[in-house]
Amino acid sequence: MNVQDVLAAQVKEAVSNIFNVTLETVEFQPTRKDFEGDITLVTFPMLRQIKTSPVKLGEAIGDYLVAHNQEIEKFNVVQGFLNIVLADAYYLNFFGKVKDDPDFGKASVGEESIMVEYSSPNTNKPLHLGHIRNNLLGYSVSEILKASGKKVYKTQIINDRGIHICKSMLAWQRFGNDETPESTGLKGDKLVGNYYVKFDKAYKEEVSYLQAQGKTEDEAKAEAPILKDAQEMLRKWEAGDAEVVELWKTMNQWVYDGFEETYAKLGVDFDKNYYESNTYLLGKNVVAEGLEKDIFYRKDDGSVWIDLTDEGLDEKIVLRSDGTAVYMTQDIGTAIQRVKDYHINGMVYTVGNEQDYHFKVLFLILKKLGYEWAENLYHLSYGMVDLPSGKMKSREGTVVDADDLIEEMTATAKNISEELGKLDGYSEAEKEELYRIIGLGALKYYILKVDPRKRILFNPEESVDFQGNTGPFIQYTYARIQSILRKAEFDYSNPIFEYSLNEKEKQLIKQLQLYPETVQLAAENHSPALIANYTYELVKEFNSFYQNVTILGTEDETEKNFRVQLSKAVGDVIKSSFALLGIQVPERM
RNA sequence: GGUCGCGUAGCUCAGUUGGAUAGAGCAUCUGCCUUCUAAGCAGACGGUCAGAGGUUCGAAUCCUCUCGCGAUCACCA
Repeated sequence: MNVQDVLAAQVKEAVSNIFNVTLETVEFQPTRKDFEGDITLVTFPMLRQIKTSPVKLGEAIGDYLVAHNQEIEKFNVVQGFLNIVLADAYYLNFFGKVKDDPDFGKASVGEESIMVEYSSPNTNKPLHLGHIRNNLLGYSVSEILKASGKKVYKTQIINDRGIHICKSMLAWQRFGNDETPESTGLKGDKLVGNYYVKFDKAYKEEVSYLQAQGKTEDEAKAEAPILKDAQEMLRKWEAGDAEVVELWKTMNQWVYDGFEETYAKLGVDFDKNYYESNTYLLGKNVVAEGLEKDIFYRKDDGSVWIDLTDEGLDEKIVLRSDGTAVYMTQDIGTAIQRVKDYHINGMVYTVGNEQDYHFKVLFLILKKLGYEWAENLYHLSYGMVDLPSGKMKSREGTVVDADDLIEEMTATAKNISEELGKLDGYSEAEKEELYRIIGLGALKYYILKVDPRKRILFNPEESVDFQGNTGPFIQYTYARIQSILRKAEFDYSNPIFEYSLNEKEKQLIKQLQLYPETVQLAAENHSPALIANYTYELVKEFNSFYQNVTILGTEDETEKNFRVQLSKAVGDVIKSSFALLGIQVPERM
């Protein structure tokens, strides 16, 4: 039971004793910094039930609380706000309990398990900045959900089939000269991506040639021989043609290897991969089932639909007239498959907001089909990452490549670090590792601190900041704390219960106190931004403490011990909360 | 056109069951390194919370309308 609950009960008791009124709700909020106090009772809502002035009411409740609760030191009333000052003992008691708890902030693991899907790339395009946002969000939300007490499985579905794959394969056959990642030194995803571009170029040439021959644009686009060949290749793939399947496997493997490299650099991982080549047939039997239950209906041409007009949506196709699956069919089938595979009771889909409508429909269909877990589906929808020039378009070469960006961030971190020159005694390897941690920290924090729903405008000209509300700022504070701990060569492990807190110390403990509820809130809202902002506040508070009080230099032993303990606890929380964002913290920088 | 999302300082963003004088960072300007890491601290400057109504003791937050930006409305994925 936290203070707020205790106080709420006592406030009700007070009002009942003094005014003979039973309160329904008691509303608290943290006291604003401009006023003295730790927690504030808002008395306005009570005035409906109690006929008196807000000030008199506040005074009366305040007097009662001070008389009946030892942890309350004093109070003051401003307008309808009763500001309560808690005794140091209360804070010391809390701090003593959590300072060495390695799981502080995290809930114990419960029954609920959930699958988080993210990344889900195409195999013909290298990962870009948009994927980075997706990956960081998906990974971080997974970690946050784990910390909130859920069992989490991370997954990606790899789009490894369809005409687009055949385009890259065909171009490689035609123009590839048996190039491989080994022979060229290119990452596999980049190599295959290049052939996708080559296909597009050849295709466009053929189209303009045909148009010059007098064909209309539509005719030319449909009749270009290279496209026909790609379609033929898809037919062969679907028929299981040995040669085509072999090439498909080889080239896909190149891409997977390339992706793995990028994932490893980014620090994200998956518990399970699903491949569309395995799942694209799923869902058809469910459509049959839905037809029987009259959830779906068949049109004259044989196609199957669901009518969602009652829900304010449209009609949506779930099976083509030729009996083949559409995207929706596959997603229905895959969802059901995942529940079978992992016995999960919910799912999170990390997919851009251009698919808001699709997921609305998907979830609705699954609910109508009667799956109880359909209530626990969440579309983690996020805004696009735009460049100053507008949308990223791979065909126009205006994409920010994921590998390049990571490289650039690392290089910037290196420049700054070398300029500051604080790394004497570090080996080259240690330095490189540190630059990577800082560069990635800057990038990840920059992206995760923003509310997922909002669009991000990314300007490659103005590189990501390393000062102010940034990843490196927070990492720096952590490194500072570690420096203090290295120098604190004495035993500071004993809890302290007799101590007079100064304002900075008290603020810090208050901020630490907020960590567990922040984790829960971030989990409920699927929002890493809440964790990022919390950590920033904590770090700002610590830096102010650090610059305004002496830690190791004080005469008073208790004071010195307490301040070291406090610094350590803050460092632990920084490390813990940054882990939820997928960001590492350095011992020095 | 229908639906959904967004609009807060010059720029990037916080502001979560409606609470006190709307907060940070960047940029600009002042101070602070012979004491624990100055990627820091202390301060100044900067606001019609897109606009108009409404609900409320109280609105950036809830409701309605208007404007602006974006997404979406395929037998594509």
